[in-house]
Amino acid sequence: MRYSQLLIPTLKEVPSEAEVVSHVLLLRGGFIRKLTAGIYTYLPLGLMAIRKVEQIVREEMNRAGAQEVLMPMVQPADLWMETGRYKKYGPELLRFHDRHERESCLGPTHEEVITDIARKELHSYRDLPVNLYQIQTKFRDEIRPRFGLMRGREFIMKDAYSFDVDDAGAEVSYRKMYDAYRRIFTRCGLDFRAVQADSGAIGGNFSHEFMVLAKTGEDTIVICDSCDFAANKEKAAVVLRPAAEGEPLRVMAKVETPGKRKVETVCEFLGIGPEALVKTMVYKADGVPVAVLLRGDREVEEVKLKNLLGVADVELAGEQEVFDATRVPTGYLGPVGLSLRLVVDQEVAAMRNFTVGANEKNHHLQNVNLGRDFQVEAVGDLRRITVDDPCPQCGGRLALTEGIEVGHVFKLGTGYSQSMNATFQDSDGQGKHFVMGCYGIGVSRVVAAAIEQNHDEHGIVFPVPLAPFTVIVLNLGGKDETLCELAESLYGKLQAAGLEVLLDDRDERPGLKFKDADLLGIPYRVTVGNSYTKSGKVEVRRRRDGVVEELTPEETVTFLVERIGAELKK
RNA sequence: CGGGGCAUAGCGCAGCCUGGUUAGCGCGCCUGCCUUGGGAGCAGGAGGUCGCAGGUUCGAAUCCUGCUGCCCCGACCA
Repeated sequence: MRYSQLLIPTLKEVPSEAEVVSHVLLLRGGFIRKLTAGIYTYLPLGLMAIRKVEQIVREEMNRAGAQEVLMPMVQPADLWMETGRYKKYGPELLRFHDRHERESCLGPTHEEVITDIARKELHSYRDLPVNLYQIQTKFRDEIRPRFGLMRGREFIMKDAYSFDVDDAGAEVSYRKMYDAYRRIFTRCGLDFRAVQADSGAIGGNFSHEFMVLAKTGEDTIVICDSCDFAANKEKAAVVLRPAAEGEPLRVMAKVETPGKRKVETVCEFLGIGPEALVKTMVYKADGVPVAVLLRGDREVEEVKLKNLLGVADVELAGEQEVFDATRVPTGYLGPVGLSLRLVVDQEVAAMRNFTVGANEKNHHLQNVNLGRDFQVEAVGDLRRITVDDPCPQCGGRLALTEGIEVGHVFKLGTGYSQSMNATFQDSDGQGKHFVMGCYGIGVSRVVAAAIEQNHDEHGIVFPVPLAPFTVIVLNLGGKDETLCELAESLYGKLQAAGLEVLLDDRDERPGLKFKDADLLGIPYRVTVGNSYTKSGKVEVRRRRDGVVEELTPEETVTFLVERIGAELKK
């Protein structure tokens, strides 16, 4: 295509609204424009990049045996009431009424709709397994949309849903998707990790997130440097190290700690380390207060707490809520004599003679011991993993790193098929619930993630498979007819050779064309200028590393076809 | 939802504290000349409900009140 005929409104200056590099470069390169918070228009170049990702996703999904469909974005509330999610989903679900006052919502995800299709259209075990997917705009009214395409309210997602006769089948479907995802992100040219993720109530090891490694990632992942263990931080199991044996149980004693409420100040006042203190935190588990015990220097991993308690949501209680539930001011809470549900981290269960709040203002208890001085409802792994913990798989050293979640595969089980009564007739004549899986890819986020991972001070450095164009031909000929004709013929020949070429035919000075070409991140640049007049060769430059080849026009075509072909095959 | 910040030309900003003619600057845009290998130069020009609504005042971009929008941080440690 011709630059002069494309809308590519590049910006010289950094728009004030943008913070992260992908957002800045997408705006500066004229790929996107914001309409309102978290909602963007994809301009021609932005859409081309999106389409590249979509095409790779489509090819790999089809190859894995999935079938493409397209479901409605507007969905009736009734369906969501069947699964109970109309209430549970919260304010992220955008609800509205149509002219007939029917309650509706914009689809943030499509389990309900697809399960409805399944129960209506899939009747026999002979119809299974089935995997249906779509690439579609989703709407989620995020608490805080940010970072451009990274966390938008409206975004493009590929979502797939598998239906199987039983768990074994579902696990095969899951594995197929897992493998397809690996191929997709590899083909996109991304540096990514598949990490274990929280699988909530379903349990088992059937939830993986695909994380693009980048500092701006909103997730933290844990990677082992000596085995293949990789997990989302919220999922990573903490290995309980054996407690030091032998310390005799001492007599519990109340001490005065006037005005000392924080772990730090209590420890300082008592002359102990935070690892000798146990803090008591009150959470609201689906609204019900629950006390959680944790070593003084540890942090709660809320996802683990949620799973241990078997609730949908946990939230730290406020000071007033804590007082209402316990009649104790925050800072002096403790497990002894507390009348709340009580769960403890496994580490605490192994401790002896620790210090806790006395449930009385300005007092703490020392030499407290679980079992002797108080009882608990449950013990489990509740704390956030740290780099000092060993790898749960091999005991090796762990590293924490940031990642951008671009994909998630998840075994759903029969939760949706049961609540929506979606069954098929099995070979034994019995009606059974579908065993489901769901698989998502943030298509628009992939573009942002790719840029987070591939850029330099001049602009984007697109991986070849995602680049809107793989070659840009700069016509620096000005009024020189020979050069203009050469640029035109090269443009034609490269296109005829099957490459996606952008011809910068604008009546602009060379400097500006170079700057724009760099900013747009097109992998290969061909410069037709006065060096050709001198030597009969044009300059072919690779965006990624600036490596330059001086080639004749004929050589240029074969060189680029070969290079780009090789990079697409990877 | 809590905290902080911002809102003046397409973009980036100044002016506001200390109210006073016609609201500025850079980039971009238009016209012409000139130039053509890293965001050129010269000349001329267009473009503004100063976010919205009230209020104070002889007079408001500027002071006050309310609202809206956007951005950032947080919504996990008692």
